[in-house]
Amino acid sequence: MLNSLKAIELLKKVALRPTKQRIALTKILCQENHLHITAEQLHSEAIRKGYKISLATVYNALNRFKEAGIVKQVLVEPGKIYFDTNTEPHHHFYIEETGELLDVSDDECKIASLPIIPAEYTINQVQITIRLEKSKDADPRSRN
Amino acid sequence: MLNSLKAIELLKKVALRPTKQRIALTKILCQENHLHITAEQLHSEAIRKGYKISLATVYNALNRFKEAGIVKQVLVEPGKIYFDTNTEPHHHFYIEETGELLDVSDDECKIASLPIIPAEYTINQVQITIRLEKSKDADPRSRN
DNA sequence: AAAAATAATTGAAATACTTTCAAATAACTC
DNA sequence: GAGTTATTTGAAAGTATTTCAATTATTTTT
Repeated sequence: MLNSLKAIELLKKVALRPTKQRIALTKILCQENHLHITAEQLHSEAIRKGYKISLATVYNALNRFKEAGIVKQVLVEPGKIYFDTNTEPHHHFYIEETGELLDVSDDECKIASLPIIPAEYTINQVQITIRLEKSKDADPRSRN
Repeated sequence: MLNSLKAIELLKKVALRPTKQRIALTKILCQENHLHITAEQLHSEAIRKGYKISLATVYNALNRFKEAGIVKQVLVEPGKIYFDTNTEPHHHFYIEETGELLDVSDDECKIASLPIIPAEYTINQVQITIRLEKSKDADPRSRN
């Protein structure tokens, strides 16, 4: 969890005006649990905590945060944008049944060989998404 | 390129009624290998070719095709669903500047180590997206 | 510490994409 | 070919996100 001073420091470091709203969002985003969140979820969470902030501002702020590199977008579900506060190179498990998104560290998921990159292009990011589903018969107790 | 008879055969094989509209879409989707297309793009292409078909039908058909396993969804751009006619395991280059999506064969991109899968889950799909950007100074001719 | 300049916030409206609806039509079954 | 079932359709609704113009807040200049 970040206090307000640390949040202001972080925002100034990336050249964003540390407004009340951005400070509030930064504090929520940097508490350890909320690693993957949508704009609506972040807005609800802010309101729940007593901050006065509009949904439009949450969208605006998240887009600035993304440009500044303090959050990343994750696209795993059609028509929904998840924001990830983990900006280190890493990957994801995605559980379709529940919509859950779990981090996989870079170390746990190594690539042996990359393809030849088209001329004049460089790699920006390599994203691995491992889509999971409940095993059909993994647990004997669930059999009939 | 598929002729109508082949398209009907394919649709019947996956237990979908071979309607005029589905046959038309199947022919367009299978005209080249490895096609990446949105519903709107597919609709425009169908209209351009003279088929009479509504956008709603294109959406409905693509969702049935997806369920039947003859196309796959690719999520690389917020708020947009690409459909991929390559249903073999493979990966993608995504060029953000142009929105271009290129196939990477499974052989070209090997994973050395996978993380431990959470209990009671099995892997459904492993998707690797390599996001590319124009090199800053790859080509000497573009220097000043 | 005002004043001036700049940027952010806001609710509302607009946009973009996709799904759903109920009626009409088309495709299958016997 | 009559009856059953699935599909198509335009329109409306739904969902997620962006944009708008006015207000308010923050930073810079004086």
